[in-house]
Amino acid sequence: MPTASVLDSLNEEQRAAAGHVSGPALVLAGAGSGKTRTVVHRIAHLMDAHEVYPQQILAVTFTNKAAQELKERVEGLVGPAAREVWVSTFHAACLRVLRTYGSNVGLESGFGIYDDGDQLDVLKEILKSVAGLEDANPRALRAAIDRAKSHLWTPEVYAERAAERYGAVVSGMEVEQIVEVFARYEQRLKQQNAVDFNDILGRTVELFDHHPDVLDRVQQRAVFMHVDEYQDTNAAQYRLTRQLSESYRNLMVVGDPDQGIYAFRGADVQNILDFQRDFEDAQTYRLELNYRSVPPVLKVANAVIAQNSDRLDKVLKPTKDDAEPVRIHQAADHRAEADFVARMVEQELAASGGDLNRFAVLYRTNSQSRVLEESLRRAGLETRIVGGVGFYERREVKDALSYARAALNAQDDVSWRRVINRPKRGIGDTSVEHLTRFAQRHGVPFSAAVNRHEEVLKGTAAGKKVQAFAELMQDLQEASASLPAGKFLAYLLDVTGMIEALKQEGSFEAQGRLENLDELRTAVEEWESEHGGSIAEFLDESALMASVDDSAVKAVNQGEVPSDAVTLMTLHNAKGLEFPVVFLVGLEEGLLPHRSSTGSLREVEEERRLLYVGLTRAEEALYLVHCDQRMTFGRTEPARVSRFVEDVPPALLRYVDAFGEATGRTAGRPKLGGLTWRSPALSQEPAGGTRAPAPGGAYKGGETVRHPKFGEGKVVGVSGSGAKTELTVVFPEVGAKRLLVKFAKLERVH
DNA sequence: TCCATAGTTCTTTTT
DNA sequence: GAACTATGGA
Repeated sequence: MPTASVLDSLNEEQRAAAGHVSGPALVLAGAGSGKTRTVVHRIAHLMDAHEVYPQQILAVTFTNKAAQELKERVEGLVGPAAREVWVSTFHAACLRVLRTYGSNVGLESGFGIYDDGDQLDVLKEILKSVAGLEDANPRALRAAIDRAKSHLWTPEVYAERAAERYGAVVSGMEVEQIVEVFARYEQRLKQQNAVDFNDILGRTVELFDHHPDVLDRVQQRAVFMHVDEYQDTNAAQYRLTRQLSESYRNLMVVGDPDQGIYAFRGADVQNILDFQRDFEDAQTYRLELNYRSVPPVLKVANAVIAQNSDRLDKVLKPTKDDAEPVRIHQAADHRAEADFVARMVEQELAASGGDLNRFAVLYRTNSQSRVLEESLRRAGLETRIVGGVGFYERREVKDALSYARAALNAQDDVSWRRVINRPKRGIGDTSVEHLTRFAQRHGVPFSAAVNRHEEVLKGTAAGKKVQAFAELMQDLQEASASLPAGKFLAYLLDVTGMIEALKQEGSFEAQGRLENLDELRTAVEEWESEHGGSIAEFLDESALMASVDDSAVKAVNQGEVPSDAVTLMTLHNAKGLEFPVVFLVGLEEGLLPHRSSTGSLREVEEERRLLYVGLTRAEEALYLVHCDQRMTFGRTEPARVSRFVEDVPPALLRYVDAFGEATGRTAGRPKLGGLTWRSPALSQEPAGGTRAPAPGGAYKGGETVRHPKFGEGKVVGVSGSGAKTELTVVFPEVGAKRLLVKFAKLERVH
């Protein structure tokens, strides 16, 4: 007797997976195959047809954004009951467990979370006192320690494993020394009642290992468990998954081995490949029908990923109608590349309308975003940058939150030392050094040394100032306990003198910082009115949030980031998202694959998967761009098209010129010269002076020209030659424009 | 103690 | 090119 089911709207593949009820299941879901849709419907189906309580369902994702989306979609299907489903990232879920049960593993209430910057501070402090490592690179150490901890290795285990895996020297440092620093680092964090990101997972594993009663309680919330992006789980996440699912075994993992892009932080694609070994009775479901991208895009994506040797055979099958081929453009340099993107956005907009939210520009490294942003803005196109230097990493914001952390945790040396002289209050490095040494000698926190400044500084001039600081902190400690989050932050900004100091400074930059603090205050207030909660809870949430458009930060950006904008982000950030029109830029050797990831086949294949992720974001149109030369570290160097592009059958790509017109050239080894145009900034100094002489009648800087649309303007730069001569012209109305003489119908004005 | 300046290092990617 | 660090003078 068939009745209407929530599964009716799914295709056959999806329905099979979503209809899975008990026991372990592996869902191999290709890009754009409706993975989230399947999970959402599965949850709804459990509640609907099998009377599973929402409180028994756990779904773990990798990003806050993915969690948010999943939550909303489940609610859309089953209504308010969905709010009882536990949807969370691994980190947020574990943090919640630790806040409740952390005392079982030596975490005192109010423990702090150290981000990358805090980690570096701790390491720098340690390096001062370890002989032979005075000038070791703290970043390299952090990388080594992070890697170890993502495998759940203690310093002792690391000593063994590192020796056998990498030999006696890692990144130019003796393994023995790394182990020494690692051990001290762990000790410091413990003393400071703080955890780093890896600890959030690692301590939870430890807690579950040693406290079966706690594990049992949490398992009750995970009777039906889902893990998204399972191919990106590291050892800690793998262990957590096993622990939480071991009693009920209703575990559904979803993922795509071809989209594993986090090996660098310990993720192991083997986890998903081994799922059937781990759970012999696992059902496997495959989703291969792609609903996202037009066939030309899928053909390129399939061709790229097929080059990987270490993978399951899988092809994305199109469901959409055929469309324009994937376009590829060779630009002279990063500025020309950015201008090309801006121009294509304008053209697409003119041709088919729609808004800027349809467009995304994806790149390998954050540093590529600057030029792209400039060009788009110059063309009058709004941009939205996802990720990058986060709001919470800006100095003034970090200072303000450090005050809050210091007030909440007297053992947090990193925060105390950070704020003691912010704003400048006459407590210099020497005094801080004295206080630090006193604290070390007596085995007490830095804050204790501050409170006992009379013993340390013996009534010197600095002593008076430290006295005032001690009183300030005392005051803040009390305020943090009595004031709600928003009021506390406002109070803090006031009494610490942060606002006052910036007002005094009066510079343009200080103005910006003031605005940021104001935004922070708004964010805290809005967060408080939405979720309620203390400043401590706000700190937790903001600590786990890197990306600019996650919930608590959204408020911050509402005034600033337009709702209609081109999205700019790294390829890593793009995973799970989709856009009608996608630009992949910087497809060059050294960038993709990145120069630091070409050492082994494993690394190169991960880079290829990264490209695959980027390609499969596009719904309707896809542009690939690479440059002849690229600036790195402020130096311009020749660049070659990525090997990944050369592997694509030329017939699948259509080369276009700077204006999007087909060049007739097919992909493959480009002829040098004549095909690209040059940006003025670089052509001022042609390499080797080989530039062809300008033909007679060429434009010169300083001349006035008339453009049919922009009116009269002044030539400020000339570059390229022959048919590719390009001018930079400043127009009074629209500002600087770059124009190809061949296309722009210019007239000389005398 | 603070500030200006010159030098240096740096870029993968993120919860 | 930018952000961070060391340095020397006020």
